[in-house]
Amino acid sequence: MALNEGLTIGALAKRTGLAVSAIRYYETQGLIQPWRNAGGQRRFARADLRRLSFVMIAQQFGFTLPHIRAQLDGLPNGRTPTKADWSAISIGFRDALDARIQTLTKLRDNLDGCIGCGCLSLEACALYNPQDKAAARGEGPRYLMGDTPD
Amino acid sequence: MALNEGLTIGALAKRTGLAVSAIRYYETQGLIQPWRNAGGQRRFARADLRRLSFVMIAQQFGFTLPHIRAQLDGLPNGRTPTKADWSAISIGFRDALDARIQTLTKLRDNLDGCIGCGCLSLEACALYNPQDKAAARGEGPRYLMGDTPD
DNA sequence: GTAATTGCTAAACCTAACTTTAGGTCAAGG
DNA sequence: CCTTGACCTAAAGTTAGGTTTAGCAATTAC
Repeated sequence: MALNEGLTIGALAKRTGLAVSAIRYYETQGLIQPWRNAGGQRRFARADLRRLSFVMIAQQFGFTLPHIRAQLDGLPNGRTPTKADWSAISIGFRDALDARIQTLTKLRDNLDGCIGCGCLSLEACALYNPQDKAAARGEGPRYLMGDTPD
Repeated sequence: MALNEGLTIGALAKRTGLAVSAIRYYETQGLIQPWRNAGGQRRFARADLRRLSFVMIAQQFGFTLPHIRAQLDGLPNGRTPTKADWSAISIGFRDALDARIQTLTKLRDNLDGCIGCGCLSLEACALYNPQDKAAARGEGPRYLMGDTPD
């Protein structure tokens, strides 16, 4: 195999642990942009290893692929990203993660107050908190114990 | 409307904020078991309000419906659950929630160590931690920066 | 008594993030 | 040269947690 000709999709899969099909899918989602060799096969830059690492970490943190793509779009185009570039976009993780931890902690503390009473009721129960719910993924209008807020 | 004949699905929907279709879906998943009136329409016990509240809270906490069902199966069958019954099964929440908070906190702390270096590399980067990854939903074999562990 | 509302079922559709399948092409080793 | 393994595309399938649609029955309101 010639050097400097890029990684094959199989090599990339082996080294990241991702499935080949997942990598192809990520390409359709704009997360990576391999070029093609003479025979039409994908070839990847070594920097794509780091790019996929970023995707994998971001997924652990609960980001969606479009969101991850948006963060990756913050990288310099043209030149290969430096460590500083990666550090810069990693800071967004830190904030999002912090917010999620806070939400869950609040939820847990409310639950602590509720375990003793067994109420699960809007009037008495701190678990009903629209703000936290919104942050925790609640979307539609949902009320606890039938206490509609009108 | 006659009393003591149970709630209609529409009433239950209005009081919980859930969509009628969601309630019917929950029935197919075994989360509630309404009876039918003479005309074949669903009728729900008032205790189902609390049951659905439990489902909604558990979902905020990230439990799947089968998992929630398993927890609900811990309630006494035959009699209407008491506050003590609800408290008892709520303790499972507390533990699961605690575990998730710990995982995220570890992840965040590791990230803090990484922001400065921008490495995202298995050798140097604390973000690679199989145990945490498993707990955080990682499933397949995925490695960071192409460092396969063999 | 009749019209409007609510409820019923079955089946199709939806999103995210992929995987699988089918049918064919490319590349590397002997 | 030719076989084998890796790769290609397009389309369909998968899972979770529902929603939507179509066509029809039961209830409720007036």
